[in-house]
Amino acid sequence: MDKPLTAPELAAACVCLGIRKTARHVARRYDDAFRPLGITSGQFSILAALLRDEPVALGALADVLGMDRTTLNRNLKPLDSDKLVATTASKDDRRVRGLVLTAKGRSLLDKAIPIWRKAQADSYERLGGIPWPKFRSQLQALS
Amino acid sequence: MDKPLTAPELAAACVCLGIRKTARHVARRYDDAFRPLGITSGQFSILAALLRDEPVALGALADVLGMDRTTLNRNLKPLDSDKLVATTASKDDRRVRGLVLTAKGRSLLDKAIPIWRKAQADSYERLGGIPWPKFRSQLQALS
DNA sequence: CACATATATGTGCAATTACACTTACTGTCA
DNA sequence: TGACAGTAAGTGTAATTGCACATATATGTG
Repeated sequence: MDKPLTAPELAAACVCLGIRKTARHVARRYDDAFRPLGITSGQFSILAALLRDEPVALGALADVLGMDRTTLNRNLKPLDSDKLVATTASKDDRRVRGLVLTAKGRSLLDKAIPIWRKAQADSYERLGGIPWPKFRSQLQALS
Repeated sequence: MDKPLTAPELAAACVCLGIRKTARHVARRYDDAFRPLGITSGQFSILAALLRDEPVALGALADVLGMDRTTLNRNLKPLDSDKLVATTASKDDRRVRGLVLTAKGRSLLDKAIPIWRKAQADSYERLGGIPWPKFRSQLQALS
């Protein structure tokens, strides 16, 4: 009642492996789709999260993306080098790093969104009968 | 009918972000659990997949773990340095790198499995009413 | 056997991930 | 005002991820 001792049983049972494995596969599909634009799926997520008028603080952005604050800091580097995002100093609190899309970033995002829609349609199709909102709530339960 | 233009809508709709975000959270929980043993969740998955008598080829192992072959190659480095896994040359085909657990690796895995069971129980609890096999099949559909 | 093709793996590069530690600033309370 | 806790962010180090490219070996065909 408590003994999945063989490697295949262990691999099949492991929630962590199962979800990470799928995440790798899905990320690769989105990466492939965005490659012509020179961005990755992770970079798309960052740019998309900045699609608003007000600057977004680094910490708040990390929460939205569910990633460590320091991870986001590194991930911003290439986007900053490519002038897709910019940092604005906040007047109220000089500690916070306010992030905004540049015009170039906004323009790239406009090109990326149709590609994203195609990838999304592919994902929905793979999910078959399971509606995404339902599946998403199951994912959130694990988070 | 086709316009989730705001950042929150986009973030909520994105399958890639949703699954990666959850994968990050889950991996962090398993990483925390394994930390006293000095291994990560990814390293545990590799060790667990080697829990068999015959050597496993690097490529075959990469397929099981759903990761790139070259990623696995790098991930083996710390395990090899710590003498948890070893490489055996295959006689039939000198190209293949046969991977096996060392006695030390096996011993560590024996200590890790009870910890893994606890983390698994926590995951199952989070999933609530959704049985893991069902959720797993949904994940596989996305892969 | 020679050569083309396929297979199994390794390396260069760059991005992604995050813990531990550090720095800079804010707000509060004596 | 001055000390001190709390908050926002950056850095050191190390592992994870994978594409493009290179190397080594095996296999099949003429």
